Amino acid sequence: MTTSRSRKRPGTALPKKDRAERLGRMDWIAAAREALIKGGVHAVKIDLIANRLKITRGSFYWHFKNRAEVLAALIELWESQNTGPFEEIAKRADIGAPEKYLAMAKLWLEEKAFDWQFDSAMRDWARSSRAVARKLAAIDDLRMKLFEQVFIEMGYPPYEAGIRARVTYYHQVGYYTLGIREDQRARREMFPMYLRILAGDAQADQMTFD
Amino acid sequence: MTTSRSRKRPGTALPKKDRAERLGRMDWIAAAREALIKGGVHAVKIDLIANRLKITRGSFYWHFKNRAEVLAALIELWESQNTGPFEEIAKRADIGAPEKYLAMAKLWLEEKAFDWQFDSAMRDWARSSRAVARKLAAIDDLRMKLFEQVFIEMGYPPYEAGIRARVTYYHQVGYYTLGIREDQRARREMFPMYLRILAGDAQADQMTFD
DNA sequence: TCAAAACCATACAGTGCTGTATTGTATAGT
DNA sequence: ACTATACAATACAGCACTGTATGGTTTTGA
Repeated sequence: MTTSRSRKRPGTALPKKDRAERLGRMDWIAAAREALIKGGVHAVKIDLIANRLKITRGSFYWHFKNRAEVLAALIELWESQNTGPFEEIAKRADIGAPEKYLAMAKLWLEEKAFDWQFDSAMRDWARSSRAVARKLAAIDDLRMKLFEQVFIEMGYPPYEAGIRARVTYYHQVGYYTLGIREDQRARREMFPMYLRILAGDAQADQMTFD
Repeated sequence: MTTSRSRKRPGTALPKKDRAERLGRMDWIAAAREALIKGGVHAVKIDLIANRLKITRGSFYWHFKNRAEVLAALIELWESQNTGPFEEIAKRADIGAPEKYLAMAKLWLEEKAFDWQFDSAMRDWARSSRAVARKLAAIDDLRMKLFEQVFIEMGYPPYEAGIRARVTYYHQVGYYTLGIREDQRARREMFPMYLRILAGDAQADQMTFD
């Protein structure tokens, strides 16, 4: 070993990656989201994500200052995605309360506008981060208030409305937490019965299914 | 620095720890449980726990082969603690179905025999461990079947009984997941209303509170 | 009382992950 | 063609944590 000078120096390597394959900040955020959903915050490790993206950490530190920055980006992403749909339904003036409830419940049933896995991952995260916990609590509170309002519009006395809102919301969060993945057909079949129990028979009768 | 020979050798230190302060395997498991509850599996780090116990990792590796062994012990502990209470109530022959339901709901309300924080921590863990997820799913299933049976005993048709059991269970899991800590007084006040919604008015009327 | 068993402290080797520094390559705009 | 910009690769320093080796201390009990 003649004082081996042949050590590779930084940058001396692989040309590679023509335009199309290069990544943007969003690719990293998306991959981080995957990781978060799959294994919790602690699984959001930049070198593992880099491996997954088949790229090195050099790229990451170009797009982000540090790990904390992606995590912040994830929170932002979640807030902007999973808050709106409920509010929009609650605001509608063209339909009655039972229909609103139905529409909100369908957000869950259909899982299109609402990404429950992301939601669950945030809940997970909240267990170890005060900041996230606070944001989450605020949003849960908001969503429950929306349901409460709908129950009030249905004619339930305020106290009962509050509790029905809780039952509805807790129930759905629990469902996601358990991570039950039953087939869509079975779920749709059970759906009306859930509505009868959660919203009451009289109200459920006024909901029109498609 | 005269070739400083004064390097401490292993074992050359602190007498300390008279009987009472020495720890057993159980102390480690208990501390690990705390850590698990507070920050998830990834927070179960033996040197942090050691610091907390004001002892060194030497002790740990005396009691356990490695980290995996405490984790296994935690699973075992949880299984032996949080499974039984529900089954015992369900088996009772001296009370009717509504009373059984009440008793089971009270397990949750009073949080004595049932340690929900431990339960939630396991759910958390399950997200990153297939093995834990399986055990958890099995236990959730079991508990829901117990509720289903109670609803059947109440006279509900099997299909509705199944769904009511789900609503009850999901609801409670959701409640814990949200980590809501309202004062006991408010909870007790709302309790009857919850029962009316979850078990139905007719059944709730047959429950006697103390 | 003295030897074995139980328990604890320290050092050390090793690994996984973060963050920084530095240099290379591809593309757009001039 | 030249340069700025955007991106990527490599190396390196450093910390947090695991696991092992080893030698010490305390307790038990024959």
